[in-house]
Amino acid sequence: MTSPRTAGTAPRNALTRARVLESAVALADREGLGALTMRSLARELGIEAMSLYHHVANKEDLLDGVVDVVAAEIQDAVGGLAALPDEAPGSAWKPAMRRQILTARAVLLRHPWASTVLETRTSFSLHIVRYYESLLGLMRRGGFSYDLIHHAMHALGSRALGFSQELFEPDGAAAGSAAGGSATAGADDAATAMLVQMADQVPHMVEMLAEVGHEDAGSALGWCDGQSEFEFGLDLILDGLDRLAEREQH
Amino acid sequence: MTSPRTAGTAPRNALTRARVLESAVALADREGLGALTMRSLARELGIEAMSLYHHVANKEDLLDGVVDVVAAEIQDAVGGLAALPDEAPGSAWKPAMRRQILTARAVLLRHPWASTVLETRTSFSLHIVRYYESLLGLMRRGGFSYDLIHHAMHALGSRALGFSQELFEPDGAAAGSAAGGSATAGADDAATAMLVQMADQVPHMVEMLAEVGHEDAGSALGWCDGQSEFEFGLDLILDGLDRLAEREQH
DNA sequence: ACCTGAACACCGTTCAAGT
DNA sequence: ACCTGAACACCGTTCAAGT
Repeated sequence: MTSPRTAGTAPRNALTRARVLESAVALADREGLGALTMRSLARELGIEAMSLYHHVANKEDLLDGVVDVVAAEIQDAVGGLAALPDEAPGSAWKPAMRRQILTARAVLLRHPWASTVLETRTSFSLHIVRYYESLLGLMRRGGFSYDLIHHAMHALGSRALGFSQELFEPDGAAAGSAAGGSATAGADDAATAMLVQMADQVPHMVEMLAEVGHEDAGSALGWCDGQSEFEFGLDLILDGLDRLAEREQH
Repeated sequence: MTSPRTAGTAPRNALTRARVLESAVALADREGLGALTMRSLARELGIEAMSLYHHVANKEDLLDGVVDVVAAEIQDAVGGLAALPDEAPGSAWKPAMRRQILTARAVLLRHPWASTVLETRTSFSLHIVRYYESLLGLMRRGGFSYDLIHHAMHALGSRALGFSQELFEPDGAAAGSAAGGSATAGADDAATAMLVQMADQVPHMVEMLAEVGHEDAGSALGWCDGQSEFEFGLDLILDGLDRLAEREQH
């Protein structure tokens, strides 16, 4: 009846904050954010729930830490980017920034729950700050005033980190309708069907859905924001900023 | 010992779904989203928690309903807008859309918790759909292709409804530092102080904060997004769309 | 049909106690 | 110093019972 743990050796893996956070990220990756509870994390670590409180102050602190782990991953990925072909010219900030942001996005795509947690943090991760610092540096070298940089960061919002929450993504996200014909009424989406029923009330909506088909609805981060739509919005903003930066320099 | 309710008359105010939702909105307005639990909502209504389940299917359904109430308020406010001076000309879509979006924003400012709930909905409110329909109509009459409209809605994301989540808003949001001098070290913000301490690691960040002062950090919806910054980002996108629409028409 | 009380299966967290 | 068990104050929700 002795616990199997007594059969082992001395504490092989001393529990550390780093190990706790690592485990929490793995758990969220595997089973989603809802499964990340103090009790289930403890179970994951073969430990009692209350023992976690020796390594994190509370649940909020755990979430802060877990965001920091992802942020470190982003910083690593961005730091590992090779220098772009020509470093010098004035407008080089744009492709460089674009690439950094899409790199951050790629990391977030590996941790789909992270953007949600990121949004709820009131304090902030040092790794995130350093990531922002690198964006600021790019714009500054591109000739931006600090005033414009400030506006730019606000305009980008969460896009600076590689995601944008989008509302109104119909329920099922149309997981597997890529096969057959296109304009056939073949069970497109429950939500779409409902809209079609009230076509007289929302004619433009229905026409748009019929025309664009929503074939790129590869809901990836949070709610939707497919890669190509993310890039469209990002480029729209970057182009706008470019124009403003040029205007600043007379 | 008889309950005071027996002293009253017949059920004066029969409980309806509408009354439940109304009460839920009022509760969230007054005490925040965290205070909106089935139990506390029931207490608010002078009822037992379990009675709520006769009017909403569960908590998710309650939140759906509560979002719908706010969405109806948005639609009302937008519907009440007077027609703009000249309705006809081609580029009139832009000021009209700008005004609708800022009107939606004004409603959300009255229900600061609503944007958070909005983000988590997987189904969608019919009132929201109709609001979107009106945006689509404006763009369509402005000459947009459906393809561009589709891109536009994605690019706007939550901005179409009047909010944008912004990350990295330092903790206290500097509630009352408007009084004294500006560049003095007078307890600006704990977060800012921390950044200054690591100024060698994040020089651009520190320089920017020193220069822009962050005096407009009137954290209003979710995390920050002051009015003027919201408008900056919105106009950046609307201008970009305008350019693309003109290009579409050769 | 509508409302209720007790109970269940979860949370995060406190506390006194073990080693 | 680190980990534990029992307990507390919450959740949302089920169920059998009341009127």
